[in-house]
Amino acid sequence: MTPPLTCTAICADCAVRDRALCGSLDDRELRALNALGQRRRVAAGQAVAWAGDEAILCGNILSGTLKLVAGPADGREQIVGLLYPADFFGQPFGGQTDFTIVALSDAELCVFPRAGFERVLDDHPRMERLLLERTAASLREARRQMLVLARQSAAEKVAGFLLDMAARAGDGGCCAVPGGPLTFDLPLTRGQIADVLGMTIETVSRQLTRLKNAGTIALPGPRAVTIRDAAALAARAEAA
Amino acid sequence: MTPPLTCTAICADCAVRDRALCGSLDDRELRALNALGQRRRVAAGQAVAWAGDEAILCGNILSGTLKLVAGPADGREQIVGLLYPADFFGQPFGGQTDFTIVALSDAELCVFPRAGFERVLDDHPRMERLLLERTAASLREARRQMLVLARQSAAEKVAGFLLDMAARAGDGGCCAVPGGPLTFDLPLTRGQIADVLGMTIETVSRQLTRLKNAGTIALPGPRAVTIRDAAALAARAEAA
DNA sequence: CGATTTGTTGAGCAATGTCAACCCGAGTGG
DNA sequence: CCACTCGGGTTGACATTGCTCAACAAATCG
Repeated sequence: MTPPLTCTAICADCAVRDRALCGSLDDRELRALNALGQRRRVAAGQAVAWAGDEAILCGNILSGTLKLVAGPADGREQIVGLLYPADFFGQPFGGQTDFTIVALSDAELCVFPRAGFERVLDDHPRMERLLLERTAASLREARRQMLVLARQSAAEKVAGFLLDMAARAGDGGCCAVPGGPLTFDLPLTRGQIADVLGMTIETVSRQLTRLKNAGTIALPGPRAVTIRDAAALAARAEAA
Repeated sequence: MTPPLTCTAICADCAVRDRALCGSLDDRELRALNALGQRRRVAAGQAVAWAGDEAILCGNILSGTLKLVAGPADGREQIVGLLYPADFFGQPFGGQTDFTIVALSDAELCVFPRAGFERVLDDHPRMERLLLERTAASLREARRQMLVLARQSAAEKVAGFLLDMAARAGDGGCCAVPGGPLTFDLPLTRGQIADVLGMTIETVSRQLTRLKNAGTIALPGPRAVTIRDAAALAARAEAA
């Protein structure tokens, strides 16, 4: 067949082709990437990169959920970011990896050696532009989260978190009636939610129970959540 | 005189010429910027940009200190970043300003209209690369701060903050004996420190008093701090 | 069916926020 | 020159939130 077909073989069946960084590349650019990219599966709990190690890889998430974790010496850990399909990870032009990346579920990645990826960026300003915009968006999000971590009460944090997760699940689209009850599975355990929100497992659990008792949500299973009253949830997310 | 001289007139006496984004530009690039740039003075307390407004300006800090503040409806506010001389602010390719920028002291800026600055970036990939690296560094810093805000105790936060400020002041270089006592002025009031660290004025004040009573620091004036025992301070910054 | 992980619930406590009083220094105006 | 005010800072008493420790329930997995 024609070269483009061969070259885009990996990307052809890419689940996130239109949403990932690569999405807005033309065929020529895609070809450059394709020569470098490699599929990789990681099991839940497996680390993709370790904080402090030389940053030699970067890439896109194809499926699954991963966490970016800032962990000091002792047991305490803080999840400083979550990676979903179509998200980019790694640090082009960075030296050492800053945060350990661990798969929360089985996941599939499209990885590139950093050096090669940097050369692609050198040659493809549009791609670098997209990366800049994504980085800026991540920065925005991180700063928003600083406000949440530092100033919100446990109730606000949990309510806000559920709304975020609902919005994300809603994208995948199974809300019967807009405004009506929406059910979805959390990709995180209680402990991981606690690590994201800067609280303890127990407090997360208690807040969820409170919301359940108030009729705002239902908890059909350990991982499943039903939003019964999105307005009430939003009110809780803002309340002082 | 020759064109370059005229064109670099603004930059010629720029206090942060070598450290700012522009620092690594060649004459031609500098010329492009110079045509756009404009000096601007802001008084302490004055806002430079408002969250939610269209982002029409960006630029460099020449002197002074500014805060990036995430403020929800009620009184609570969180400083999500500080801007020092040579730092870049603004959001090329962004839509709305995300965080209000307020001068903490009288400050001097070098501002560019966003649209024009974006065109400069279009034409000068090296500059865009630098901006990308700076944005990535800011992201790194914001995520580090998430760990601080979410997981550190009041004592750790204050000790760590003092070390950060000392390092910054040390750059400006007045430490007699390395490891010996270092005295400097905080650019922030207690209230602003509290806003950075996600605590209250009272708690900041109490922690400072504790450190003073322990002989770890001295407080010669309301704004002045002397680090008497950097090792002890570092220990506090890490301790559980 | 045990073992292990995850989640829930309760009781007590410690850290930190809240409220309030007070101090100090810098302006300001009489 | 002095009294006043105002913003910033300190300190104390008290309330509250959320963490710690502990027990138990539920789900998952071999």
